[in-house]
Amino acid sequence: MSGAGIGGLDMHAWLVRRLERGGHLEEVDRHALFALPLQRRFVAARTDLDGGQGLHLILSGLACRYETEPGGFRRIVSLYFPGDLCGSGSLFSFGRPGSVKTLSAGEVADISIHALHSLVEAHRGVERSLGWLTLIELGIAQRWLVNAGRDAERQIAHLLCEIVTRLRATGCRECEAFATGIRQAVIADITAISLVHVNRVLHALQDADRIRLVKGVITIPDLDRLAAFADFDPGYLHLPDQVGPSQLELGLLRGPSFPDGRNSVAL
Amino acid sequence: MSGAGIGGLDMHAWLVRRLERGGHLEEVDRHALFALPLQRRFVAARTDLDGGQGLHLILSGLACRYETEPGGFRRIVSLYFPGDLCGSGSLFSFGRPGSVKTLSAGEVADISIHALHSLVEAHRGVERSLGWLTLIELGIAQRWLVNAGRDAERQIAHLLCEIVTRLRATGCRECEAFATGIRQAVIADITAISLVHVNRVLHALQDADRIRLVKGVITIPDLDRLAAFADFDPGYLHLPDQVGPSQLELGLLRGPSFPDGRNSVAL
DNA sequence: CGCTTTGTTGAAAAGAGTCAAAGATCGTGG
DNA sequence: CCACGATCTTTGACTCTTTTCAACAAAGCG
Repeated sequence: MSGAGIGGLDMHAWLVRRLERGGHLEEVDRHALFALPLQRRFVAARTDLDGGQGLHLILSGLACRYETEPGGFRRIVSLYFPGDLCGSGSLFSFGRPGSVKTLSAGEVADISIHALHSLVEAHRGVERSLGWLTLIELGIAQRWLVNAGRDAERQIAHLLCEIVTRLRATGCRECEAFATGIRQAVIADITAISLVHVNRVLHALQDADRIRLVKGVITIPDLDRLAAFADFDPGYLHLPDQVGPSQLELGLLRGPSFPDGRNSVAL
Repeated sequence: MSGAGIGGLDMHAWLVRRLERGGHLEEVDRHALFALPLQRRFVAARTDLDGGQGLHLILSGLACRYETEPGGFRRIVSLYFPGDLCGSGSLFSFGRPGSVKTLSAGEVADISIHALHSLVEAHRGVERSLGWLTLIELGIAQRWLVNAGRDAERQIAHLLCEIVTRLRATGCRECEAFATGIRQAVIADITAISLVHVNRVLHALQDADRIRLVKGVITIPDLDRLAAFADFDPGYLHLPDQVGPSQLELGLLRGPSFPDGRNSVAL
């Protein structure tokens, strides 16, 4: 039961692969990363991840950073997919505002702030890579800002493109994301469009044959077409080379098995 | 003739002060920063700053990062005040999307990517501080995302609070920002609210006695009251301790003098 | 098999965008 | 010193997207 939602790689390898995209990891850095203590655990949907101060590596499932408004509304400001690092982000003296919670059941690997500090102190390349991840998250946030100025249909279409693209890069099947973590309410909380209208817009997108909507599960028959409609250009995500079908066929996609043997959702 | 829009400090001191907020600068780091070659220059309003690849330290005036949409609209995703660093952000292999341009005339100090790389290589504390600046910019972007979900009146009020607060932290008089860099069109491009509606909302805010609007210049009679209305909490800006009246009286606020002797706008 | 969560619909109201045009302001050059 | 042109601001009238309110249907889970 490897429970590897992220492709059969063990979690350290996944961590290395994530940070390596910064392009600056030395062999010693990689070794140190493999030696980093990771606390693996299962988490239910809608659970706050941020009890402590460390970072969390998402192994399977979906998480988000959100803030709760005075009115009680939840505003999601970041999405985290398998392979992403999230947390209070405190390499510095202050934590980040908001909280991190799961959107679906899944697995995470916790990195203690302690271990992280030692690692970073000894390995500059790792610190640099972490900074690079922050820069990417900034790029995404700013892309969302740009997006926020457009009509609901394009905005939601763009979001769907991003989700599918990031999901593909993890090696997971896209449909399952929509089946589990991405409720319409989540789309509403990200885009600040009312839930009712999200629903209507999704149906409009379906009527235009841009997405398919079956029992609440969204599928995208032609990503390029949707991307063209939404002006989606994946450059800002800085993903590694597309995961080819080869990887998709390698049985990478099994969902996590829960300790009790119950087999849960894939994403 | 110092032309110090940012408080009589020379530009190196200003740079150090900025990075120091990360809290990790050693004495050697500071020395290295003072030795960093800074190319000071005057820039007109509406000028692209990003010819090269380096960073720019704003000395006076206002700048922004923006992206141009397919439709031709400009969406501003970041504001830069005196003392802020901006640029392509490339400590890494890729640049940031979008461009940086000035919103008002002012002065900047250019840091070549070359000098920056050497500096950062030799001084970890500096690199860390830069990462910290990125994290702050991320926090601001995400705050803007949260903000984007609220009604226009609160959204604009919140933006005004942020502008005044950041401006005060630079030691500049707030009103002058509104007089020069912050056109209503800028507010529109940040908030994605139509220019016409921005105008109406500003008048509504004035009618509610939350701001004052004289000849297109916005003043805020009571920041606390406006902040309460907008749910503005400056924590996310991570500003240093408030600039006291003492600093405001020290003649810090003279605007830059242009080479031709013409005295330009203060901010 | 009842309960909770999610998805779907309709009708009415409000907020915001668009279009079009007229005042203001400011820098500039004559 | 004044006039001109470019940039900004302000207004009115109209349209339309999006929200809100209020139910109801479906699906998943214990």
